[in-house]
Order: sequence, then structure tokens, then C-alpha cells
Amino acid sequence: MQYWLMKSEPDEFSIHDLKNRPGKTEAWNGVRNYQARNHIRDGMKAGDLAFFYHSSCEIPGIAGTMQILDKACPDPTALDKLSKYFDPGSDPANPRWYLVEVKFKKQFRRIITLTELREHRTLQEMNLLKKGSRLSVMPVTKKQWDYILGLE
DNA sequence: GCCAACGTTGGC
DNA sequence: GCCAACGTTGGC
Repeated sequence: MQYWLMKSEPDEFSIHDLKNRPGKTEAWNGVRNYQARNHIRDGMKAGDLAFFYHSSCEIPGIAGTMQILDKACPDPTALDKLSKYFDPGSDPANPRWYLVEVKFKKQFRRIITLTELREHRTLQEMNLLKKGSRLSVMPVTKKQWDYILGLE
């Protein structure tokens, strides 16, 4: 069992949107960064848990939790010419981009803001808080996971 | 393989 | 909207 943090712009897709999806599940598509891809494709397993992080918005922070439903599969939007995530260099015979299905677990009573996370010494090693970090999918240690749950 | 130019992310 | 930091592309 591993823990993760996944970013989404709430204007595009928020935890509220996930909660309101049929079955409360969604294909987490559109990841187009190799390091993030590797975490999805090689690291994630069914049953893993992830924080849902709201980025590029008024109050960036962790909005809740979700569960990884299955191992990764190729992201079909990479091959869809009509998708904004279309990647012309992508080869159907040798998929470049992957996605996982996620399921809503919990919406926090409040957003645990980026500013607040930075105030905690225990969390200073988090990739999220490192200068210049832009990774949209990253591992979280159990210690960090438990600590953040305790902040709600 | 180097690296300049360009594109993107994402906080502020 | 600005811009720092990072990733990718492509000429050489």
C-alpha cells in the first residue's frame, strides 16, 4: 500500500466534480510528464490512496482523498485527435502515456492550504513543498499521509 | 551530447 | 498578468 498526491486544477476538474461523478470514479487522464507517468505506470497499485490537490487556483491545497482502483492502463486521450491531451508522437503499439482510475474517498471539511503545509517541519521534505517542484503526481510517505490527515 | 530557445507549470 | 523554475525540442 502506497500513498500519493495528485494535482488537478479545480476549474478543470475538482474534488467536487469527482464526488459527483457516477460511481464517484474518474479516469485520471492527461498526465504528460514522464516522471509523473512513471509514478502512475510503475508505482501505483489497486488500493493505494492519494491526496487530491487543487492547483493553479485561488487557494491551492489538499482538498481530500481518493483511492486508486486498478493498475495503470494506456491513456486513450493521447491518441484522440480531438482531445486537448492528444500527443502526435504517441504510438498505439507502444503507449507513451498512462492513466489510473480513481475513486472519491473523502472531501476534507476545509482545504489544507499550501501555505499551511509549509508551516509544518514534519512535512518539509515533501516534494510538493520543494522550490520549483512542478510534478503533478508524486509519492507521499505514510508518515506525511498520517500527519496531514491529522491536520484536518 | 551540448545547449539555446521555447513551452509549461503554478504560486503569487 | 508576471515570472521563476523546470521540461522538451531540435540544430549543430
